[in-house]
Amino acid sequence: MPAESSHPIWMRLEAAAAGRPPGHSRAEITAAAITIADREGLEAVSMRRVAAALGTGAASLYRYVDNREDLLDLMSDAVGAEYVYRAPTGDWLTDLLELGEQARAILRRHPWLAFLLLTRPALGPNGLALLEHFLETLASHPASAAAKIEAFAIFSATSALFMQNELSGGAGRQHRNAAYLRQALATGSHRRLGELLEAGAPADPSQHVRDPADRYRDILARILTGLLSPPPDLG
Amino acid sequence: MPAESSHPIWMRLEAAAAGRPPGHSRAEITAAAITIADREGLEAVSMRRVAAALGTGAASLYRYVDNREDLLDLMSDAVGAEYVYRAPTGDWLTDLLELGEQARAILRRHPWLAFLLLTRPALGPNGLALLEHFLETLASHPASAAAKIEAFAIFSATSALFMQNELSGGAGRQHRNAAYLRQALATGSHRRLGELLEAGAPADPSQHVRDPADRYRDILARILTGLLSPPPDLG
DNA sequence: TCCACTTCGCAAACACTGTTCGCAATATAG
DNA sequence: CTATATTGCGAACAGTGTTTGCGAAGTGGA
Repeated sequence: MPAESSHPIWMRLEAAAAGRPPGHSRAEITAAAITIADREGLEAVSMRRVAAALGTGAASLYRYVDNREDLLDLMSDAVGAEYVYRAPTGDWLTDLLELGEQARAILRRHPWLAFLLLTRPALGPNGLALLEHFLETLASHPASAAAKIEAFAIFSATSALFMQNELSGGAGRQHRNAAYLRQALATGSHRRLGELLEAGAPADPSQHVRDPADRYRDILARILTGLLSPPPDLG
Repeated sequence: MPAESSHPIWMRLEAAAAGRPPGHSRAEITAAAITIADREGLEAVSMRRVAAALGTGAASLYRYVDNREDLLDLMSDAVGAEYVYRAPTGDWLTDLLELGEQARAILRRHPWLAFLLLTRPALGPNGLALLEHFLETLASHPASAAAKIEAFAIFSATSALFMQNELSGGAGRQHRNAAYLRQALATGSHRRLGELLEAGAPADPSQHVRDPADRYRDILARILTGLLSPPPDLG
């Protein structure tokens, strides 16, 4: 019996009380998977490959994990242990931006993480600790509970999104998109886009290309202040 | 020769000038793939499956598309044709929120779209048209070109993210995460989280559960105003 | 000490997947 | 009518996640 489904992996006991003791552990398997993913990307993390890295057979992994998706959840949460939580300074925005800086660093160390955060947000022990710290930072902020939790979700997603574009997906993809953009502009349609790129392309001193780290910080600041402020008035 | 790589699929000619004329078209293949994805999800879109829907063999598809990823890009851009662009009213936020409403509708019609938008943002003809309209709406807005394009990217991503959580990924996933959250709170740690959920859970009349459509609209409005306003002052 | 009992390890098999190859069929241009 | 160019596609290749079945390896109780 492969443990009750519909429960996240963190709610299923790791080791059994009786019987032959396991030769590995979830932590060990997760670490092996992370090593592979760091070096060769997420798609290299196959059950056979991870098992081989541990010197065992693929089928053995299913004693520790229900399926590959469980393993991905474990990886996603595991790197959350790399956060270092400092006591809040009193200025929540500054503190959250510092947290964002750490997120950026972690996402850079593990280029596969952005994909997992965007496609299967999982809440494991480390994710919970991060959320708790996020809320601690906002403890005296007047926003509603729902708003704070939404802010957390968007904080994660924004970081992931930004780093995904800056990293692997970016290099090839971005300049292929740019190639098509140029061709499309050459046809004369897309007036506004043409205007904008013409105005931006020349060496406008006030419009110099910014450091990605600065752009990330600026966008994160804008989004967080937008989310955690009095509601905008709409019709 | 499979056409020059490093170019997006929209820059590669579809039909050849000479030789036996093709029996299908990219549009036809894309439509078949979308039908399958709408009914059975993205993972059901295999080359064999799409080919079978067209009454042909899997290998034939490679005459129209370099690989499966190309097909996904085509799908992603194709549904962009469902947007209906109205002339700007003069209030850019209202107009962009209306665009967001359309995005929401499209994402609901095609539950697989969120995943593609988040993981492989592609800029095809329809994506370009959307971007052009987005910029047209912001034509008289004083923000920089870079800021407007960033706003567009985040507009797409936010819509996708929100709808992904509301749709497929949500049902099972959300209540599994919730199950773990409850268990974790029962241990006594996670002080802030506990406080927040206690305060929010009782039938607080001012804090009633909002319609997802309203939440989406509110979040989108906050993010867009945050991104397209004078910069917040930081240290 | 022995033995049921429980769990682990894992080779082999299954049902898939994306993609390539090679060749026959089919159209067009000259 | 003849090159020539392109399409259609069965078959094969190298992988994938996962299940099954059974032997090996420990543990708790008698």
